Parts: sequence; structure tokens; C-alpha cells
Amino acid sequence: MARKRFDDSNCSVARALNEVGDWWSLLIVLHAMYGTRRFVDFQQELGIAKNILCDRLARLVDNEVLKKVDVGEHGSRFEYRLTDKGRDLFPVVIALRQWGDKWNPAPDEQPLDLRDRTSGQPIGPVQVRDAQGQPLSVRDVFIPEESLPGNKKRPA
Amino acid sequence: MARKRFDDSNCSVARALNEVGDWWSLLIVLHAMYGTRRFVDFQQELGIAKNILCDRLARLVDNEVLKKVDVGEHGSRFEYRLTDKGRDLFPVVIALRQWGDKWNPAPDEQPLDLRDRTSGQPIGPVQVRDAQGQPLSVRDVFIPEESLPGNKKRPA
DNA sequence: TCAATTTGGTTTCTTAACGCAACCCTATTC
DNA sequence: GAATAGGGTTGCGTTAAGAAACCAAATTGA
Repeated sequence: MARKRFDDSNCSVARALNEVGDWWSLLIVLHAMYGTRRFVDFQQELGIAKNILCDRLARLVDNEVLKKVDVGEHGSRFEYRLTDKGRDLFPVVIALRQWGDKWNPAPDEQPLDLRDRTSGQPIGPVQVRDAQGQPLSVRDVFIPEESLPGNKKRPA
Repeated sequence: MARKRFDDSNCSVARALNEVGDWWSLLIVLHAMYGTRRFVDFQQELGIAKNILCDRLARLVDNEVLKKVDVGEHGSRFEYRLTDKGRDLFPVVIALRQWGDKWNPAPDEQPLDLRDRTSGQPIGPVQVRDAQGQPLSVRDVFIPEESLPGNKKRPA
């Protein structure tokens, strides 16, 4: 791919994408959130080539999104578990899931039934909110001049 | 890349990543949210090769994340504007931004100063919330059996 | 009026990432 | 002691990313 690296970008979105912005990494994190921990399970659920999975897991471990734990049990020796940093991707993944459900619904798939463990009720939509908790759209928001990349003058 | 396509995946995250899951697309959407609309501006701000930008813009237009508008003005003939679908990526982009700010802060960058246009106050963190608006972590949540990919039994 | 510029885009070519398949090593299990 | 499972690594062909050059229409501008 000769892909451009963003390690040194001054945009944190670019740097975030550098860590989890490829096709597989977020899916791996998603499945980790669903409870998958073992190499073979990731491989079977995702249908990913083993070398690619190796590479992605290693990268995610390097970036401290996952940690590799040696569990000395009968044959299954390693587990890949989410770190706090990885768990913090929860809103990202869920927002993406909800976006996909809304705009590209699969005919045979239920939209996303994620429920609050204590109440059993479905979760609400992930939204950007103001300090009072009211939902905000792109248009309700602005970026102070100096924070704009390239110092543009336009509103957000 | 010989990339595996996810068009037909029964996972909406996979399908979402198919549309905006490459290195550039989300950055283009981000800059579009910042107000960028013209080809050359995207190119300069992102430092992206023109052919790749062409391809990504066309793909985003195909997927109805952007729309291409012919503005017959002096030399700048087209604008790429967010559709409702594109604007709906707002929580995704902001969640990613906040994650990047939190876990990979740039030494010389302020974390993200996005403010509510009416109050002028900074926005809050993007979170997954329950029906009552209380924040939820991965561990506060479960997925009913039948919704699990691969029908696994583990909690989320 | 003719050259230079701007905008948006295509072509060519190199390089690097992806995906498959085969192989490898260590523990188990039968 | 053969077969199996977990977790990789190696090679190799395919294909996409990226840089740079080229292109064409419309403007500017001198």
C-alpha cells in the first residue's frame, strides 16, 4: 500500500486512525468487546488470514489497545484482552455500529440490541452533547479560530 | 491491496467500515465537517495524492456520504458537501477525536476545543448511555444471545 | 489575444500491503 | 506415537496506495 503514516500528524483523528484505522483493527476490537479473546476465535469469526491477524494483534498490543496474556491452559495459551485504552473505543465502535444500522441496514439483521445490564433496557443513540447533555449536530457547534487545522475561518 | 470486501457482511460495523473505513475517508469527512468543500483544499489540507482523493471523493459520493455540487463560480466549479448521512458521522468522528486526544495526545496540540454555538461552552465527552442518559461502559452492557455474531455465549 | 493560472482529473510507474496456502513448533489428547 | 489444536512464520501472486507527470476547460490578466 505504501501507506502514508500519520504518527507525527498534529491531528489526533489522524493519529487515532493510524492505530485503529485499518480495515481489521476496529473489527478485532469489536469482537473483543463481544467477548472474543483467542487467536483461533478471531480468525474464524472474522475470516481473516492468519498472518494478517498476527500482524494486527501485534500492532494493537504495541499500541496498548489489547494486552497479550499467557494463560497456561491446555493448548490455548494466549488471550488477547482489551486494555482500558481499548475499552475506551466503546463509543467509537457503537457510534459506527449505529451509523451502519441506520444508513446501511441489512435486510436480515436486527439493528443492534445492546442492553443495559442492570435495567435490561436498550441503550440510546451515541450523540455529541453539550455541557447540559443536550444533543448537538455538526451545525450546532463551532471551533475557535486557533484550533482549526490550517487555521481556516469557516465554521464547523 | 486485494482487500476483502464487506459489502455483504451481516455485520453493520463491517459494512460501515467498507464505506468509511479506509485511511482517508474519515479524514475527508472530518475536514468536510470543519468546512472544507473544494478539491484543492482537501488536497492541501490532507496532503493526499490527487488520484487517491479523486477516488475517495467519488466513493464517498457513491455511498451518499458526500454530494457533489456544481457551483459555476469563477474557476472553482465543484463543491463536495456532506449529506445527512455524512453529517450523521459526527458522533463517530468526535468519539475518535476524543479517544485520540485522551490516549495519544500531541504535546503541542490542544485537545479539541469544540463548542456549543449557542452557549459557547465546550462539548462533553461522547458516551454510550442507557435509556436514562447514564454513561455505560462495555461491562455495563450485554447482547442478547441471538444478536451475537456467531452465536457466542459470552457477555459483552 | 495569447500566455499563465486555477480547478479537477487521468495516466504511468513503483512500492508495499493484503490474502492464500503451506509449513512449523509445542502441547495435548487418544 | 499419531492425530489434533493453538499460535505463528514464510513465500508468493495480486492489487491498491502514492508520487509525479500530464491533460483539458475556464479564468485571469497584461
